[in-house]
Amino acid sequence: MVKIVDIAKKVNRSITTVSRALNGYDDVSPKTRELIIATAEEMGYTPNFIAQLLQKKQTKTIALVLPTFSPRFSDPYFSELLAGIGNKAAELGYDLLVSTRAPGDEETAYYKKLALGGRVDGFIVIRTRTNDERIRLLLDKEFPFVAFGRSSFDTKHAYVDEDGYLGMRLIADHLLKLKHQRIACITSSRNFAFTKYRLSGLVEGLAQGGIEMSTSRILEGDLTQKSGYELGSQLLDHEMPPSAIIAFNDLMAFGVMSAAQERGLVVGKDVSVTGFDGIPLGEYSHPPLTTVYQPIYQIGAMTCGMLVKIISKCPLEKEHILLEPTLIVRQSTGEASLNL
Amino acid sequence: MVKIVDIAKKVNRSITTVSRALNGYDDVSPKTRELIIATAEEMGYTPNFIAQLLQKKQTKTIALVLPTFSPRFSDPYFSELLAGIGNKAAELGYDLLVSTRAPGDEETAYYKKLALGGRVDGFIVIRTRTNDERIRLLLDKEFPFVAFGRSSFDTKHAYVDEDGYLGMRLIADHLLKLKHQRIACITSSRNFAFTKYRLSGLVEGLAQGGIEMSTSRILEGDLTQKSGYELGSQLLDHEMPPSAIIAFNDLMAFGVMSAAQERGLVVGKDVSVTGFDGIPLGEYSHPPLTTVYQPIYQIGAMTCGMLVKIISKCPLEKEHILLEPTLIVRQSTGEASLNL
DNA sequence: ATTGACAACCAAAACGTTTTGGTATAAGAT
DNA sequence: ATCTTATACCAAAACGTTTTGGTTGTCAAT
Repeated sequence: MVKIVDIAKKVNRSITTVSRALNGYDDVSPKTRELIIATAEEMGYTPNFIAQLLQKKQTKTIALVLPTFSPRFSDPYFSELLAGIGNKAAELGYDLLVSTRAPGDEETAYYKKLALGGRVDGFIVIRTRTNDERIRLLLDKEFPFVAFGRSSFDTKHAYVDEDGYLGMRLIADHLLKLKHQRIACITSSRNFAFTKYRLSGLVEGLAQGGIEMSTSRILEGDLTQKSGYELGSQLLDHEMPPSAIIAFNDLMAFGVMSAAQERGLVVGKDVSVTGFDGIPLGEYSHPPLTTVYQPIYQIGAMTCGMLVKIISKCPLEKEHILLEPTLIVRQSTGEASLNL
Repeated sequence: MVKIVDIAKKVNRSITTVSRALNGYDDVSPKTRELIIATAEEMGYTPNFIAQLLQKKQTKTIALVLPTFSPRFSDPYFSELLAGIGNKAAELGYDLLVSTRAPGDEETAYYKKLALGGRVDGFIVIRTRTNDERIRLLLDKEFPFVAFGRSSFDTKHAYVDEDGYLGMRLIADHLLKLKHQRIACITSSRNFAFTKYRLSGLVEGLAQGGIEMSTSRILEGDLTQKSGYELGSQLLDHEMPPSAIIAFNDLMAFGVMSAAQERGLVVGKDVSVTGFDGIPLGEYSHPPLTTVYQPIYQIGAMTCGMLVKIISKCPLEKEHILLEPTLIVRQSTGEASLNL
């Protein structure tokens, strides 16, 4: 591997001059600069990244640790988010370090290792928990990060979040307008901060229409299609099955649709199903899915952009961003059927 | 940030001794070691990763550059693969650097920067192209990598690949057994090496049953659900629509199913649809999807494991791994209907 | 002739770690 | 008393870059 000193020898200049020529300082004569640049090119010089980092004390790298409960995860939501973060990072000259850790001690240890070891310049924390140890740690060490999601410390840190409360109110209004009475839902784990917002939006929204969901109609899923299928089956096999099932994400909604269709029900007629997130798959599912759209790709990009500003100590226009979601009505919802 | 020299001062030992104590060398007395470890703990010492790297000349990092044609991608296939690679990497003490680059000059430049800049120890190259510049570059620089997929240079590098030829033969046999005659397919781009294998398996498999696909029944998609929907619509609106449509991945198959169902066709009865890859979504789709299963998660893990062996100069048991896929028959395929 | 300003260059330090090639001391063998 | 061996320790070099704080030489202004 060719290094600066090799170039320096070849052009008979000092290491300093070569470095400064390559980095565009103006205390190098044009001739020398040209010569150095040409020689570097010719010798196939690429700066040693690690050595640069050690000197500059920054890594130009952002960490994203996916909190996965099962090692396998196959959620389009993540690839969409990852693409948003990754592309923005690339655009800003940052690299992205991606890893997975199940919530727990190992996760915290990993955050510590990356942060204190100077491995990365900042974190993007996703799937925030109400009392989030990752956030506590990062706040404590005063390490740059942006959260996608709120937390109990959220006055103290930058975040981007969807307005899940509003999103679910939109769903509730929509179903009320369609005259649904027996409504069930499949929630996500209470560990996730967003569950709280979505659930309260849903409950309050339905209450506006005079509808109260019995706890037997509130089941907790794990955001996978499989869990939507299983819990959906359970709800539909009830003696008084719901006329509408609200899933807390799209993947579970697909599972519910599948369960309904297996029972010969026409989704959107016999039973209405709603999702949440608005992943592209829902556009061409059968029937296309009524859902609450969040611009996941943009959220990723935005979060990353904010983080880079924080890292480079640029002031943020806005520390806390709460995005208004929009309801996308497709064919998976329809008027409450009377025969059920 | 506390560093070795701080500990050294506190315990009145040299930097060398502290370093060696922490790294488990045996030329440190037990008492001193204990003292040093305790002090390090107490002072909250975390080794500076960058400085370690510079010294050790390795990064313990693997690069994965996703070749995305559109910036957004929402494919469960990728998250599954990423999980496999990421978890294996974590297990082996490696970090994963993930980025996206559209195939082209920027992509090659990025590979060069990472490799020659000593940024990573090796690459996982996915979605191989027949004449793959990335592979050519890495071979040329003798930089460690493992490909997921074959290439025209594949005798010279380690790879893991599915046997796409066999996979498609399984599909062909299955459809022939169901007496399908009018068969269409939606392929992936010819740029991808795997397209070639899948296509020839399909064509030869059908030929065995005396069936030749007319070129008008071979359409090229882009692996998205949308493209499956659009091309599927096109095929189904033909005056002599096919009784079976073979999609080159699951996502496109979902799109095709959606298009069929929109036309009032019952998938698995009026028209058969097959996918390829076996992503979890297909298990709970409606109807569940007949597909060729590839253990994507395991492939990711395996690829990563091989790469780490190459990096650490361990001999590989096997340089070239070709995985036998299995056919998963579900309800999206059935006997050819006679009325069409 | 001296001064000041400027252009072009560079030696050495710094970043924080690991590794190399030692030294000093004490205990045991001769 | 001398030699060997083992134990416990350490100074300095190394990794490859950037930055600091200069120096030298030239030219124009005084």
